[in-house]
Amino acid sequence: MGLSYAEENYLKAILKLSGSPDWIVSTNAIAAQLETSAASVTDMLKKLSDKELITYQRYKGASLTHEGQRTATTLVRKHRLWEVFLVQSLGMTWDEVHEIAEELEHIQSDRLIDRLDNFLGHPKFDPHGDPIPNAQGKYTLRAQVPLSDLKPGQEGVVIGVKEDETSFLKHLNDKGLTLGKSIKILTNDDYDNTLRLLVDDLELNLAGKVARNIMIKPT
Amino acid sequence: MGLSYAEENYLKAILKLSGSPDWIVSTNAIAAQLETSAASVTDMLKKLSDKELITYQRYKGASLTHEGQRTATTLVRKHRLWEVFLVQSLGMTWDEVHEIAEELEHIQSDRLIDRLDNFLGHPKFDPHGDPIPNAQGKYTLRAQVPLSDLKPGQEGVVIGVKEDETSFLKHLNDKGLTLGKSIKILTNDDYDNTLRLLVDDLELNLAGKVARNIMIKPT
DNA sequence: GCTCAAATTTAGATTAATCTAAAAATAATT
DNA sequence: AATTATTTTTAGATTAATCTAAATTTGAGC
Repeated sequence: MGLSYAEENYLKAILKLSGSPDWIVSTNAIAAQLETSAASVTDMLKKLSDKELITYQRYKGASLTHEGQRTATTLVRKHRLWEVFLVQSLGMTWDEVHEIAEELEHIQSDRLIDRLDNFLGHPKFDPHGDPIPNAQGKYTLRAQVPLSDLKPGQEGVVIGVKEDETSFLKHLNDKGLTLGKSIKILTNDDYDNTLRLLVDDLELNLAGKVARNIMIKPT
Repeated sequence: MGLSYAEENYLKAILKLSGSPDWIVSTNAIAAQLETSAASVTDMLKKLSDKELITYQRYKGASLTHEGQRTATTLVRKHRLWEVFLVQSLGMTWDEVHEIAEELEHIQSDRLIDRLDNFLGHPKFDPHGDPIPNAQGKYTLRAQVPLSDLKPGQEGVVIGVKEDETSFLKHLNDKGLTLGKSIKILTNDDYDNTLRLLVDDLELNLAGKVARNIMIKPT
């Protein structure tokens, strides 16, 4: 029952866009997510529906079936386990692993993933702070808030980002704002949408737009 | 300059069939190697020729250009490094890693391969005993002879196999004839094409056909 | 050197994934 | 509710990789 890369990518996109389990996702939303045309999405939705991986109604939208959800979650699991491997074992930086994991997640072998999981010590979170589903598709949610929500005086640790864009991650790296860094809020101004914080005893300015995409575990 | 999986597989096949560097490989030989039709091969040879990865003359055959050779050797390097990882780090058996490495070798990232190589300690040989090209495409040849060539009384170590078929490798595993095992020849009969040897103080019978595919480093 | 068999290439189709442009359905606005 | 705007689907093409069947070239044997 091997799926093509394209089919797998569509399933992942639908999972990502389904906030709650059986959210109905629109054709256009999927097209935007995958940077493709709405017409292509329609074609693929029909195919995935035939394979009973999604339920789909013309002009209405799509949602994952149980089987589709299982498949998509497995892909997320693979993606995040590979990211852990790339960072932890190979010493790559968290801003360069996403694209490689995007390819690695399509490698077909359940046994490989089980062994990789075992080798890595069954990690619960990936280098971006996102939870890794276990072999049964269950995962723990971590208490996390956007940096932008913190008040002056509050402290915490960087545990993830919401954006996957390489350029964004690189930007953070350059600022010294890497995973695991402890931070303390100095000011968080609602008016000019700007935030000052302390990282490694250095003062740093961030735009509200950026701060909204950085996830913090308060301490 | 990203090549498709298909293009990469053709280059690898041509490299495998080119005993010496600029051997000319026939269309049919490639078709047999890749289990595809001769017509498909012709189509692809034209394309690879356009990309200057092979030199190709209608009805005559193909051989790799420098660039094609470099690309194909890189693929072999990736394949073998991944096999080392799967066996050494993940504890998989040498008979199950080939197919997975066949997928992993197509992952695009030079940096990934360099880091993997580093992580594994720059291994010179893969679990089948085949040499791993370095980043410059050079590799050491190991002194090795087919088991079938050994004379009674000779001893050696299993360092590889010539066949990549999973079923064949599984067969050897079942017999206890795994990589690194020390063996000693008892008889090697030219008439009935049968060979008796000692592995772990156990006597074992092998057909000449099988023995010809097992590589030994004499001690 | 001719003939015939084998090897190789061409011709014409097929499948998967994609595109643009046009048509149809749904939703929003007055 | 009628009209307009947005979203989604259909229609028709395109590209990559493949196939089968027919045509062509090569070269081996007489």
